[in-house]
Amino acid sequence: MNQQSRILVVDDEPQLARVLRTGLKTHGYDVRVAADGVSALETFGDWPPDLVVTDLAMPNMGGLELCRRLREISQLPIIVLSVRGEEKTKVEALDAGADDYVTKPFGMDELLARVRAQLRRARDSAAAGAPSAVLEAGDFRIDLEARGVSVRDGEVRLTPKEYDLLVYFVRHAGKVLTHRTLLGAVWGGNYTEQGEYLRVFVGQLRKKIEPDSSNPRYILTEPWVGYRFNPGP
Amino acid sequence: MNQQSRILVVDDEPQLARVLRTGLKTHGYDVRVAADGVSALETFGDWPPDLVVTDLAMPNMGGLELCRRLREISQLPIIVLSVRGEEKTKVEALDAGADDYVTKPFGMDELLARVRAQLRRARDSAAAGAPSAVLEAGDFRIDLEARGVSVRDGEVRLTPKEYDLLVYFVRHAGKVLTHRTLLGAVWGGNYTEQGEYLRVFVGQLRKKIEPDSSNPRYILTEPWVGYRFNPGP
DNA sequence: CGCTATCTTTACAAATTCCTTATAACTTTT
DNA sequence: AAAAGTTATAAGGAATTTGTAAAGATAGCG
Repeated sequence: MNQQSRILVVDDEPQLARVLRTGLKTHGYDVRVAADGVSALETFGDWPPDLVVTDLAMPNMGGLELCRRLREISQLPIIVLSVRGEEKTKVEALDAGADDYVTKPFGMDELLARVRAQLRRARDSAAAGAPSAVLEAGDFRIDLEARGVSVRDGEVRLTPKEYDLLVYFVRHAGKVLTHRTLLGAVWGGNYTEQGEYLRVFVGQLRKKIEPDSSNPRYILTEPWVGYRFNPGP
Repeated sequence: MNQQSRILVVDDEPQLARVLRTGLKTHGYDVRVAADGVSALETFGDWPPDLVVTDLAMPNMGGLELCRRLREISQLPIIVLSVRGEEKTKVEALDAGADDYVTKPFGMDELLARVRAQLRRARDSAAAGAPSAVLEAGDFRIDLEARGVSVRDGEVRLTPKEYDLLVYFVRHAGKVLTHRTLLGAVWGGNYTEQGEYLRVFVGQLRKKIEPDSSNPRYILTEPWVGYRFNPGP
């Protein structure tokens, strides 16, 4: 257990930020602080952390937007801090991609326990190596930062939703994904019944990536269940 | 829109349990309730859920112990509910393996958002390349996430009902299963009298998995009782 | 303001599974 | 050995899901 876990704290209040930094540091974490969402994303590039603790209300880029941006390129655990205990705010943050929500004021011990829980969870599921900016599987190659997709060495132009769907397929290659799962992942938790969307977009994706879209080779349908993505050799 | 996420609610207060069940059910989840830790573990065997919501204070086996036991055999998300807002309790629960801690009273919307967040996380971490859950018995090998079935090294293509039936057989290999039991498990509690369904589907399964379907070797008939599954060596 | 690109909604044909029914074969009991 | 009940098998039709095209709706941009 050499390598200490890296935690990125994002908060514009210097006082709270300092408390968090020292608290986390004394418990063996490697900590950096960013004052807003924009500089958080910059730091993220140079110094990829294992976990992010972010405030909600900030200048420049708030916590919600930060969650969404991070989720596009990474699956790392995000803990949101906020004074507001309103249910609606919590729901928004969690749906934006946060893994946990802690209401200020909070005890340092509780925060530390939640950090441990999130890191444990991330470690347990950490099969993949370094969170690379490029996804590769079979005939597919996706540059997550540039949002570029190529299939069998050919560039493909996708709309945002098509892109999200394909990324999810590639990240879960080989597994059967239910309609619910896919809809929840791409459209969000409130759209899990909209099977039509999925049919339409799977059709469009097939037209763009399959050699013969009427005889799919990559996106296979599992009748009555969902779809399975087979990236090729 | 078949496969819904399964949630196991563990609570000894019937009133709260009912609120949770209806709340979760109306949002599309497949829910079961257990009244204490011991029966929760039993249910877990027959009906493995995708997420557990458990109270902390219960007779028989409390929430903390349940977390530890579950963590020994699974990584599924666990959300702990409790009236106590004391920091120490939260820390204990999180360190026992809980992924989240919600203090009563709580809003249903918040709980639903936390459920979504945990399920999303679990979904995302079941990523490609990660070793998937595999059920093995004798000549049978079932990849639960890819929904792939192979018998004696040969891939077999099954429809959903056939698949459900076979999974149930494999999970209860060697035991005699009554018609009622099988119908209840695969078709649901309202179809326990529909013996015809079962005969038809057992026949189809046999055609697909038996070397000689007129002389079954795996799915054995127990006349006047039901069937027994023998997975081979 | 109109143009473009994307997403949503609708409608219908095609495909697949599930249910139903009919008949034959089998077990046990008398 | 016949009767009564149970189990096996095949095949047609019902019900649901899936594929596809195209028409509205919406948002961003010059």
